[in-house]
Amino acid sequence: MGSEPGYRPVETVETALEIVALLKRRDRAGVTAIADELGIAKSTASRHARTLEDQGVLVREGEAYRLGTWFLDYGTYVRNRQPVFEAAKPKVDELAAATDEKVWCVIEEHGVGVHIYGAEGRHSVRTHARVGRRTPLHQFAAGKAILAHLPDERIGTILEERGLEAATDETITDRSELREHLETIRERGYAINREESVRGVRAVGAPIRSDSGDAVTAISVAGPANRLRGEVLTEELPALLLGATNEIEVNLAHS
Amino acid sequence: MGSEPGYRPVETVETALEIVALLKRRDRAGVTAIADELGIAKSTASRHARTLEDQGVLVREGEAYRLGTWFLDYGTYVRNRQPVFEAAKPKVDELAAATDEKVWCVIEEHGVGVHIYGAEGRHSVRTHARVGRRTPLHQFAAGKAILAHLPDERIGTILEERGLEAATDETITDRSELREHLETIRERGYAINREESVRGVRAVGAPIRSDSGDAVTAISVAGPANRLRGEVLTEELPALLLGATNEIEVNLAHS
DNA sequence: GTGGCTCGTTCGAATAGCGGGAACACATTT
DNA sequence: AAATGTGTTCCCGCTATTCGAACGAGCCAC
Repeated sequence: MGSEPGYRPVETVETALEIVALLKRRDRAGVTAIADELGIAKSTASRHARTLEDQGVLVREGEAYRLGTWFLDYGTYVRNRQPVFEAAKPKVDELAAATDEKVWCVIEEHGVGVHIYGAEGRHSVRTHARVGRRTPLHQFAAGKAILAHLPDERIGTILEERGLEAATDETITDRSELREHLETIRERGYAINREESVRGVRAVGAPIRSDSGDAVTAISVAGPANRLRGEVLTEELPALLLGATNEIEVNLAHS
Repeated sequence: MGSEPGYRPVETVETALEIVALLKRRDRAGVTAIADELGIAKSTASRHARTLEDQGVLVREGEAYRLGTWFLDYGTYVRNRQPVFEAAKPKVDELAAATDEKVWCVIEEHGVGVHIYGAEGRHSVRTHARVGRRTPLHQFAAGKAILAHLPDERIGTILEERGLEAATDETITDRSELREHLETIRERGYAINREESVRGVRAVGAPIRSDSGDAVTAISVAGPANRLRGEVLTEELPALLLGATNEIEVNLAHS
């Protein structure tokens, strides 16, 4: 079930990206460390690192290289170019202020959920989530909300390629159970995450749909299980969320 | 005054980065457009683009490629790894709330200033600044604050390599004038930007120094010229800023 | 002071693989 | 049905990448 290229990838670019990925794992590394860990010659590692430095991608500190703010520049560019971001940001901020919980805006890319913006409420829980973070769609509220509103064939492809890895013992890992669950989400219009991604954390997520009815974006409110229960979880928050996503959809259609 | 490699850069990586840079300029482009604009063969452009897509860097939408949230992931990683970010963020937020103006945290990299975090006040001016944005150090308050507190030889190198490009007609473009100006900043401990980067916008910036006395970070408060004048500009804001940077420096030393 | 260790850089040579162009498949248009 | 547009595939030639070894610069210990 691995990946089958089929075409001829540019291997030199792949090694460059391996260096970048390595520097994300190790934070900083010298030429020797890079060469050792990737199994390439020191001279090759040196040439790559210096090239990436000259291009502004890497920064050298003495004898070590680390990732530079080049990524920050491109990262914010990418976020600002998301058409939904500008429309969703103020509403996400509003929701965070109104609920005092953590609110996230999530988009789908390459079959996984990407957190593109988060707003803090006064009592926000601290999860592992972070702007840019990737999470399997089936593991959290916003992801399930997106998944439920994708074209049916797309859902199949994603489940096929990504599988149903568990994050906690509440994560839905059975395919037919997930299918039923998604059907419920479609009927209700929102998704609930009951400690399926992080133990002790629940969330409500609602999709932002385009004219075609598909969703590539969702918004979620996350908080501790003891606050998000009863009618708050099943009535109040869904109502708030659906109001917000509805407004965002309208704003998006008129821009 | 051009760049003299001196070593042998990896040209394949350079073309890959050219594609990425192109997609930042044009937002989205197909294989043919990429090949035409960069003067490479379509097959080469296709292979590069698909490689970058497989690595998660690019996303394809139909027949067009665009930059993916890969950059967002790496970008926030880079920011969170800045030791100063965690310490400065709460203070920047505080300052924005206290002054109701836009507050920026800026670091130096490759001889230019990089905005790594910004907090909005209720009356924030909207400038071209943006997280990740690069600005020549001599053009703005935070940049000048950093520049003034770098090792003397470093200052010379930066001015040599980067020059003194003007942003407005108030920008300091004379080298000896700038040197004197930096001396004043060192004496005062803070820098003032009087419409030197954006017409109608003034700012105050103060450095965050490490134990060695050098600064690689600064914080600034920016606002419209009609609000930032008189004692507000020369007394109140500098005092607030210096208080904040002082606290940040202490927190940094004890971590 | 001097040998040894580690770091990164440089050099030359060999071959892997990058780049280019033409032919291809496919869709949309005229 | 022909024409133009898209991206992809194939193969060949030659460049540019890769490697390994030799080199030079720091640094520490003895």
